[in-house]
Amino acid sequence: MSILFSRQCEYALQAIFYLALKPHGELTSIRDITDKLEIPYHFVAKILQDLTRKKLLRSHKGPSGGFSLGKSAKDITIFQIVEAIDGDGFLKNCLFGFPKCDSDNPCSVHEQWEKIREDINKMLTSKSIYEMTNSMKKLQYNGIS
Amino acid sequence: MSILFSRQCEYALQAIFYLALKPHGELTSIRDITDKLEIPYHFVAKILQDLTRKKLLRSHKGPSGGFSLGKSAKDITIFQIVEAIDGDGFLKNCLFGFPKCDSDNPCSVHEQWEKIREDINKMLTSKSIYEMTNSMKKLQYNGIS
DNA sequence: ATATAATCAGATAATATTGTCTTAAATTAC
DNA sequence: GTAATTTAAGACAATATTATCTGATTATAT
Ligand code: SF4
Ligand code: SF4
Repeated sequence: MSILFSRQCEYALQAIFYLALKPHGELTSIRDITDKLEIPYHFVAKILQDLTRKKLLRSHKGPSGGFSLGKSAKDITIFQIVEAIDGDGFLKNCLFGFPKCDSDNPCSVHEQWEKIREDINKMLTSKSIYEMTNSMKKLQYNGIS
Repeated sequence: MSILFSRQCEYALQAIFYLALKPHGELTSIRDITDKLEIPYHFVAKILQDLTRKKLLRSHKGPSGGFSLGKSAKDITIFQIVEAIDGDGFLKNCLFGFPKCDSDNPCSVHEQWEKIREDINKMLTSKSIYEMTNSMKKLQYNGIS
């Protein structure tokens, strides 16, 4: 089971990381992405379409077509991707799923959890895709060479 | 969508909190629990059976039967419930779902995430059900009075 | 023209969630 | 002590959600 992010969102991030590893402006096909990352083609195709509509990616049809980042990797945060796919509910909702708790009169963990999700938020908004891929560059995370 | 914990796990925690609010030893029926918390009867029934098998709850059939905590609320941590239902994968797996990343040569967020899940772990293991319900006692989290 | 690759609609599969109904155990009323 | 009643246990079906696949169509480069 996935933690924090949905499967879709995980694939989105993996794909974006992979895209950002490529030379700037170079187009990368879905097939390339999904083969290397070993993730399902059509599922990813939909996700990338979605991200394209939301201007986070650009797409190009035809031979030697594919996807590239919609803007500089330095200007895309992890959070932007997550928000586009999963929304930001994971930073707002009750940890225990109580739908009606408005968190005045907070429970014993609310404050701690608040702090933690603040940290999560900080982590996701402070790291750009550029920084991420920099640290991944020469490594194999899933056969990425 | 649920965050961090599965729906099952959320219900388990809600039910346990509710049980712990009752006087020690008193039996509470599934119907009582699910009516008050407004959560599905049969789904919860299964979860409680599961927790009973794992000795976190005790059950009693027949009229005035029901469930009670398997041990003192002070001796049950949130983590024990979560572990029983969801396991501990959420503290171990890669945030991005990379199945083959062994995290030597960690990526740019790995350390931060490590720290955060350490905090999560601390939060879940340090809070007993007793402390939780103490802070909830006079509040309505979902119609609980 | 032809091949490539994204787009899109839709079916299918897998999983998670919820519901129906029967059975078994325990209590209470008689 | 037997019957009626209450409640958990359990098998199984139905639904919802998420994930994946099939097969077309459309755009574009050569
Ligand atoms: S106070 Fe506790 S129960 Fe209420 S929203 Fe915060 S974590 Fe959830
Ligand atoms: S180093 Fe990064 S990619 Fe690897 S397990 Fe840690 S978070 Fe995941």
